[in-house]
Amino acid sequence: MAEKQAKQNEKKVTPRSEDFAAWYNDICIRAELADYSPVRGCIVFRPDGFAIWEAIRDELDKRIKKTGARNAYFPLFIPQSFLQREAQHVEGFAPELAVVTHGGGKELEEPLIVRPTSETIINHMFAQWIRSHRDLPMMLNQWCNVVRWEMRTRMFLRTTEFLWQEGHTAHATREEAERETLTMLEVYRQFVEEFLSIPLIVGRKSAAERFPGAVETYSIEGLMGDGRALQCGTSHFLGQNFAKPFEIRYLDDQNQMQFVWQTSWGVSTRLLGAIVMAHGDDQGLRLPPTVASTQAVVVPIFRKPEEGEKVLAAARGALESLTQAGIRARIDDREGLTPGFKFNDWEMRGVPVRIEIGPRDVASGEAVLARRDKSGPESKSKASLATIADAVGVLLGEIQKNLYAQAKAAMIANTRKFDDYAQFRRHMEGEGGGGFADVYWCGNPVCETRISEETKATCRVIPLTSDGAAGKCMVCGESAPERAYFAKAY
RNA sequence: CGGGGUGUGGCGCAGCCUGGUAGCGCACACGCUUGGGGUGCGUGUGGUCGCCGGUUCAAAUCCGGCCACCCCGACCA
Repeated sequence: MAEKQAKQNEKKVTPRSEDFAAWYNDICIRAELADYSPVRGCIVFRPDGFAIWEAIRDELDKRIKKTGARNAYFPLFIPQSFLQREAQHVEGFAPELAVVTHGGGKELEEPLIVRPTSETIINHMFAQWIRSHRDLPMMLNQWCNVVRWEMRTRMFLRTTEFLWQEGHTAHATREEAERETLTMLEVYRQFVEEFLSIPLIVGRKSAAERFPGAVETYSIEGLMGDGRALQCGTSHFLGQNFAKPFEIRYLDDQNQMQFVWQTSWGVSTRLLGAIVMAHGDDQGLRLPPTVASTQAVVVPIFRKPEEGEKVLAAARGALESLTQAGIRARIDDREGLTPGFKFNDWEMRGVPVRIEIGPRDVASGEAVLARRDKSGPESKSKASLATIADAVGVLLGEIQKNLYAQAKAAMIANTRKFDDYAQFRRHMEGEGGGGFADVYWCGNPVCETRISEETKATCRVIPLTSDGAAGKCMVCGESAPERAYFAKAY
């Protein structure tokens, strides 16, 4: 009995409620999204994982281009001296740089750093390309890898090397750059909420959480299944902090020399981690149909060879209909595996819809549809084989919305208002002390530090739209002009 | 860098205390069987026991040194 139990456990992942971190790792590995690599902190994106990134990239690339930015590519290596030009920027990145000291068997005259982000090299080029107000705005984006020598890494969430998209823009006026910063923030918000079905809170970062070198940092924050927050994307207003040291100047229409105003913004492969943690369950991954490389899988079920012929014919027919309708579908006709095994296998991989076709279905001209976003009897329904593609198409749309609704309900349930610091502290320390805390904060870093030191919760964002009413800081009691969201974060 | 832990077939582990030439489960290969929620049986492939040195007739096991990785903390998208 105990042996049988142990056997069962090997097939399942660590329950999410038991150990969230172990569950997360199990899912990433078992769903074959990624694997560990021989290099510490670096992961391999396996095809099922990379397909998600490709889907994100393809969609977001379109949305970015729609705003007027164009893609370019800048070098991986950056002269070390470039980083040193902007004081905050150096300070922020110095500890996590990978430095190349040798090339071609010789020591380099000046070490090269592997880009942790490309502000410096891009601005170096901007300085050469921008002469006149007619060259502005200049809006570039690049899809690339970056390296940050993090002390502690976690699959997708924090890896030594990661893939991302970084946009860099230069504008004639402060107002225009500030507008651009918020425009991109909104592009990200819509993209993550609609395409990845992850609900967000949006806002401005506190000074302590700001990007090194930025005047303001804005971010979109999601809430994961364990109640911890995850920064899913950032947009920075850089002011003239890079324009001045890199001398990015232009002549305005009054023939006056002016420094440009800039922004930068990015999302990374961390979003894969967000998808896993926002939607996954004890059965495995649950993918929003938009990013699922397989949206529907057909599982034929039969016993005798003569049944097999009919069932397989019907299954292939269904596959054909689905494919013709533009649904990314496949058939699981592997031999020697039981249907039950296949059900679990595809659930682990997060495929949104499973279509079961057996002898009974063929006889009645139907198929059983199982939707991954629900469990138990309500996950299953029947559809006519004649109109299977329509039914699946509708179902995929519902799943996309329902995953968002489920995550949104979880976020609302885990967002609480606190007026009293002692109460806030008790909540954060307590069992399941997660979620967003919506509080008044005076903006003083002293109070912020105290909160993070005593509760491990950090300021996630100060919402863009406040309810207008000022209050008293939860910690010091001084007047607080706006509310802020605090949470334990990744 | 501080604290804790682990290194034995691809993965998860036992064996170590009390030295005697390596075992179990999973996975993998083949055959039969099974198939509407992780089928069952049989046969088989696969290991310089993290590395270096010492003790001994004999070391996965005892001793010394080193290395790597994981978890918790400080840093961060």
